[in-house]
Amino acid sequence: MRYSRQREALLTLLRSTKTHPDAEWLYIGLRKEYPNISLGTVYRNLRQLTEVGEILELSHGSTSHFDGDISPHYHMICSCCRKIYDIPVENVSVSVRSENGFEVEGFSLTLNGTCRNCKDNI
Amino acid sequence: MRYSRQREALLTLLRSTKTHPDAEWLYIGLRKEYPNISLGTVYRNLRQLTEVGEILELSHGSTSHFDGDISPHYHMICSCCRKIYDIPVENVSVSVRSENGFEVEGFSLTLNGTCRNCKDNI
DNA sequence: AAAATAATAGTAATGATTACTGTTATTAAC
DNA sequence: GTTAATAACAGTAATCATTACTATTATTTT
Repeated sequence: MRYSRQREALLTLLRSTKTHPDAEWLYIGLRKEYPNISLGTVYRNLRQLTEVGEILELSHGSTSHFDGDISPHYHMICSCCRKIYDIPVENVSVSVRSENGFEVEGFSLTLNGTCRNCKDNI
Repeated sequence: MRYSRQREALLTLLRSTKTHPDAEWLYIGLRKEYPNISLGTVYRNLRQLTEVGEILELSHGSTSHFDGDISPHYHMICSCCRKIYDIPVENVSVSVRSENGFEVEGFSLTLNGTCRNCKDNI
């Protein structure tokens, strides 16, 4: 994988936010610095960075969201506003008894519920 | 929600399998009994049944898969063949310390790894 | 500096899903 | 049991997210 300014800017932007954005959000953000950047470039780089494990793809619902933080943590999705929040590993304990024949390489835990913000605004 | 033969057949078909099928698979299966059934009908009913909580929608990757079993259990996705397997709750223990302000309504745990079948065939 | 080729911008194509429309089936009221 | 009201249907067109294609540009190697 050869260096490119666009990929570097994408990675910087993704790592600068905790909002777990989708491709469109990143595209709009990148256009401030690169007005001619192509949406295809955003998708291609997101795919490549996901493949090499530099970022994480979260698929809940119809559009993929991405996480620049690849340290172990979990997610909580608000069923009201659909925002994705991080949950630190310390707040969760998961133990899985060996499944017959499955070689477990990892797991993801996603809580669903209602966030503080949505509860307050109802 | 008014009764319909097509929805009934969809529900029966979905509940008869452990394969967590997608809309296309269900569509092809239903055409044996209803050769003229529309793919739109399959999607509409899947959405409705998901909304009322009679089935579960699993979104990993680009296409939605559905689960007719709504009893508590978890899933394991093989990173090789992409098949989705069930994991009984007895094999997993999850505890979540209260997140500040989040009202946790439920959670989903998905293991990823390699299934017995894929390991054997390599 | 020149050659080789990844990565790009721009656009067309794809695949999953939803929306639309005129017709049919189910339910409720008589 | 007929009729009226309308949810659900089949068939098709449209939408949305994502990927593929192509000629050009940027990065790396020599």
